[in-house]
Amino acid sequence: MIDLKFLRENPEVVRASQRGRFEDETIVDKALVSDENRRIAINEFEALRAEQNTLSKLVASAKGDEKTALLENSKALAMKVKEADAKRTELEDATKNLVMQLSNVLDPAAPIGKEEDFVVLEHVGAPRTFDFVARDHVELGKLLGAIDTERGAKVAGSRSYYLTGSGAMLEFALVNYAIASALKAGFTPVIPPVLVNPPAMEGTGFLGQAAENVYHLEKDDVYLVGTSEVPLAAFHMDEVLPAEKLPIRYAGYSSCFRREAGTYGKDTRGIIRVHQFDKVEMFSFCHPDQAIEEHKRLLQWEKDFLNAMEIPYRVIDVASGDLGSSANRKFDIEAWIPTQNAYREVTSTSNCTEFQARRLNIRYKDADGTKAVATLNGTLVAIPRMIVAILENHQNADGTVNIPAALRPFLNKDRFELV
RNA sequence: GGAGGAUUCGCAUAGCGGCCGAGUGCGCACGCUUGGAAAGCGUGUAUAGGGCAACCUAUCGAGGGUUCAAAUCCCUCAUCCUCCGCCA
Repeated sequence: MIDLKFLRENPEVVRASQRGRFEDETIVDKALVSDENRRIAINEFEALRAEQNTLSKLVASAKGDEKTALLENSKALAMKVKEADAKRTELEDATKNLVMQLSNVLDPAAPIGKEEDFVVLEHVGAPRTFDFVARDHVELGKLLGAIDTERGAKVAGSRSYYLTGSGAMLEFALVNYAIASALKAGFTPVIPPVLVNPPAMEGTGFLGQAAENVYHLEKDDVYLVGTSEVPLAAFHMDEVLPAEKLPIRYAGYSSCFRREAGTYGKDTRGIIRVHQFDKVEMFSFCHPDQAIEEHKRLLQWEKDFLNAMEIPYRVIDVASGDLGSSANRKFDIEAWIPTQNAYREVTSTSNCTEFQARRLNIRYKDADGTKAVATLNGTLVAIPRMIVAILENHQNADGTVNIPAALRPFLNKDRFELV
């Protein structure tokens, strides 16, 4: 949720931001009108209530005829208060509904445009040239006994898979390496709930434009999270954090669930796009003044991970039209996938500024008062996509796959062999 | 799943339907005292909204209701604790 005061004082900035996202800018003016009416209603209600409070006190001390007369007045006033209260509540809800529809105000540095208008910030490493015909991860997964998509489909439907043998071991190694690096960087490791209630899901902004990608268990009214960003952000819901403790950083390891509705034709082969996967996610609560710096740090930790996996990649500055509603800027890292002859997204880091914290009511307290914190998130490693990148980039002519040096201590070998 | 009990200011507690936004203790902050510290004494110690401001309004787990008036009465829900059943 954006700040109502900011909206009142800078409506043109918010309009421009909405335009940059290709979202409805008329909400801005609707919200402003609604807010004006809301404040009028608040004044009316509060004036009436103040009168009622005074009258009530008189009733308490009056007696006899005087009391009867006062009670008559109070009764009439009570009706008016009730009406004014209802009107106020209605306008407050209406205003909030409108303001909630506004996305976070874009960082002026974010490139303006649609999905394809991203800006490439840098390339790291060069795509490998093969002196044999490279196999894709599905084929390699089969040869190594690492990935079983056929049985996945048999048991759980499309976009499902088993990680077996080397595949399972590779996940453990990736997670262990990720958590070890996160610990070194000062993160608190967390294993969060993946089943969350509506306030947590709503507060993190996943019930808006992303709602159709979320699994909802109707009978119990709980949601399966699509990322541990949700339980990590909601961890401090309704709390006031001491300013001197910021930034507070968590590394959450969890399964992630995505319906992938509306992606029917996309990435049907392999494990690039699946309904369930495991991920280590970085999450940071920091001082708003520190958010841009913190965002850079998250990106650096993501790059460090890719570097350690010895995978060529590029970093993109995601265009305004492709940002989530909570993010004011987003950097994606795209790994080189040889058999697709393309860079594909493997990690993503977003600066949500105070947008998410305002919804979740997470604040910090310092000498100046109590204000919303900034929240940021970034993928340290999303397992299946990283497995794809490793298998494809480090494959040998015979189908075996070299293990990056950083992972060898966790696997006690330097190559995945054929089964 | 069944039966009881609880939920008040950072923590612990008090609280007859009007004098309770709320007392007390602890904690914390500032001041006094002291050679320094402790103790002692004094003062202060929530959040949000509206208003230029004085100030006003709201909040005693959440939401409804009764009443001129609700922390206090009624209903629903949530969470926690204890006991029973089931269980990885």
